[in-house]
Amino acid sequence: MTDAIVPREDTRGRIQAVALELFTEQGYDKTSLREIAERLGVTKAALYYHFKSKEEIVESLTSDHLTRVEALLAWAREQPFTPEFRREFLRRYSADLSVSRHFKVMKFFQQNQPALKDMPNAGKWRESMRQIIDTLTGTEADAARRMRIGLAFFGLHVSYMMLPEDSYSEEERREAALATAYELVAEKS
Amino acid sequence: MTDAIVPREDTRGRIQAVALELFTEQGYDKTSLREIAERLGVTKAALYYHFKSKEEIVESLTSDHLTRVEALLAWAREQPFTPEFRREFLRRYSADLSVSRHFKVMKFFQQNQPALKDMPNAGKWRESMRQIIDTLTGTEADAARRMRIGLAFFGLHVSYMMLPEDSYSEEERREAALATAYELVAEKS
DNA sequence: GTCTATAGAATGATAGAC
DNA sequence: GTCTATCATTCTATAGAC
Repeated sequence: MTDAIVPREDTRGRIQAVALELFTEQGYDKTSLREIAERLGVTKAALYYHFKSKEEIVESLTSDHLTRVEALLAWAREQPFTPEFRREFLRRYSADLSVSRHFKVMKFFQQNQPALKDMPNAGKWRESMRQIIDTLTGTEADAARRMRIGLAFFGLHVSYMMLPEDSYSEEERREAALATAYELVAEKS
Repeated sequence: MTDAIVPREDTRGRIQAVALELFTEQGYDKTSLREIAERLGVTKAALYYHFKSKEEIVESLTSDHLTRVEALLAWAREQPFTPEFRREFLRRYSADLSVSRHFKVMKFFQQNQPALKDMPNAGKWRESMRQIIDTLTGTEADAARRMRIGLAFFGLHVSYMMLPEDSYSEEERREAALATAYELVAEKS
């Protein structure tokens, strides 16, 4: 077996990292490929060797997290619909968010919806969101309960809006969001 | 006194309406002035008679709501910090959202944060958000309580995410969001 | 794998006639 | 108040050399 061909210094990965950084900082539309290339010390054309378009960078950034969410949903389908299940679901989802760049990817998705609207993964993302809320809501779904469930889940992504980054650590935010989510998905009082 | 000069057919207002429509549908960056002008049956240059830039259209769209929010905050400063006050605050804010295009403006703001980041009103908006959460949170603010308060308030803007537009009426969404917000700002159980 | 050079298409904005 | 015409800039993407 011949040696696998390995890029000398994972350029593809560095492009993804820089792109995600700039996309979340400035927004997708306001970030040009020229800017990404410059920060990496290469030219635009080099980016096109690794990704066939700007959109493909986004797709590559999101597919990882999407796969995990789909696996989580598959697991959920085989569980009984109990309060404990709902807490466990949230716990697992929250843990996934903490993996590598998933949280940042979600923040990016969150804040750039119009720009990403027509990309393939955006559709899958919206669909999985809907499924997650359905999964946590169960069948008897009055509007108020659905709101609570949705907010519980949503809070896991947007805790940085309520708990400013300069006053709370990432871990504190994660814990507070999860605790609040637990309360919200509990049985009605 | 001479008669006031009144535009024959409130063109300025029509521009605002069409712009808000397209901005929320497609996003700020993806909506060109050419597109707005075409839908109105005029040319780009005509828009520049009424607004000196694309950004100024956004500013004009948001200043109305901002003024109301600032008035609400001024009122809040003179109230005692009671559970009833917090409910009344949310009730008033929710009512403001139902006025004319305020809800749509907030949805627009919500979904186009990177694009609007550097506009003057965006700063004021962020600041008023912070003040609202502080107002509802009070002084003893542990992270979990701040999360609950933030989510309560946030839910008023994003109920459409949890309650799909094709299954719930606007009024149902408003009521469910407000009911959930009441629960969340109540004293700890 | 990375470069130079450039095509091709929008866009925001302005000048000046009517 | 609205139009025609145009400027200047920026961007995504590609062709082809090394």
